[in-house]
Amino acid sequence: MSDNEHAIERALRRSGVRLTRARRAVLDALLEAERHLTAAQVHALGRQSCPSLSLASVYRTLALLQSLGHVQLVHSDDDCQSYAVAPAGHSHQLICSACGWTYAFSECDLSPLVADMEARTGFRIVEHLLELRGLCPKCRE
Amino acid sequence: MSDNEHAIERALRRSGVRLTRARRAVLDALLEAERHLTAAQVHALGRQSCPSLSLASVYRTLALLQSLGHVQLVHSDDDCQSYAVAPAGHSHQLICSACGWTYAFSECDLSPLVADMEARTGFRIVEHLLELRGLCPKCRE
DNA sequence: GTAAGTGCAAACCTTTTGCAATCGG
DNA sequence: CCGATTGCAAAAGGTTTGCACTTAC
Repeated sequence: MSDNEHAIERALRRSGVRLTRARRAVLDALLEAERHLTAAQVHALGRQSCPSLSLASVYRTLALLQSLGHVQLVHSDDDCQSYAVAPAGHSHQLICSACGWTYAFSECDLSPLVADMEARTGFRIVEHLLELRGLCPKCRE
Repeated sequence: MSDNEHAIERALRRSGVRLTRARRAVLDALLEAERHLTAAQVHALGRQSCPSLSLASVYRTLALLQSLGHVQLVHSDDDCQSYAVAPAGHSHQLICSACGWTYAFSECDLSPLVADMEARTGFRIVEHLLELRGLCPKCRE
């Protein structure tokens, strides 16, 4: 994890983003939790390493990380208020419905499906959103 | 479209749901728009056929239709506040990024992808969320 | 006729914003 | 040191809820 952390921090530096205590706290919360978290949960966890952390900074940092592609929204049928770490570039999430564990992946060959839908609808498909849900190894027991 | 409308209305009756003026207005707005709509947009459109329609009823009806599987949330990177009609059972949306036109489909063979992810992560994958975005025939011009 | 559903207004929650104080490079 | 960032508190959305009235069946 700490490799991952450094990778993102390095990327942030490269983007000319200041690494403040608040931003590190938000990033660490997401990296250490290894699951999707709401802003409130990030706030609670982040305060452990940065007691003065405000909810406003959590939102500002989440928006920043999302705009730089380091964090993604996690969707569900009702609520879409959770965030999870994402690798650089196109990626998707594999989520444990039981414990929330969230794993990002990039491999997703939808070409046959996309080609079929394009042929049948006349659409030009440009992007896709994909999320897989199930039970992680621990929760299967 | 009016076939579709009847199908959903019949399904509602079968579920023992009362077909009120407000509910019909919400359903018609979504069916006629053929695109994803926010609650506020449904409200505005719905008032054309039911002037007294309140936003509260729009929310209540959307929740009802969603719980019965006739309506789905449409997700995007930032906002997830739009709704669209969905066919009975498992389905996904194909969305035009330009005009919002939304088309629901059910065919999605992700078995190879799912099998691969299960093998590599130990997860037992139970469900998935998929959305395709691009340009519809009209907007491609 | 009666229970389910509606409209209204108030309550709620989450997210955003203005601003003076603080901090990172 | 200087501008970017923060915390706070207030504002702004969007959504939900309590309640008396209305409506579908």
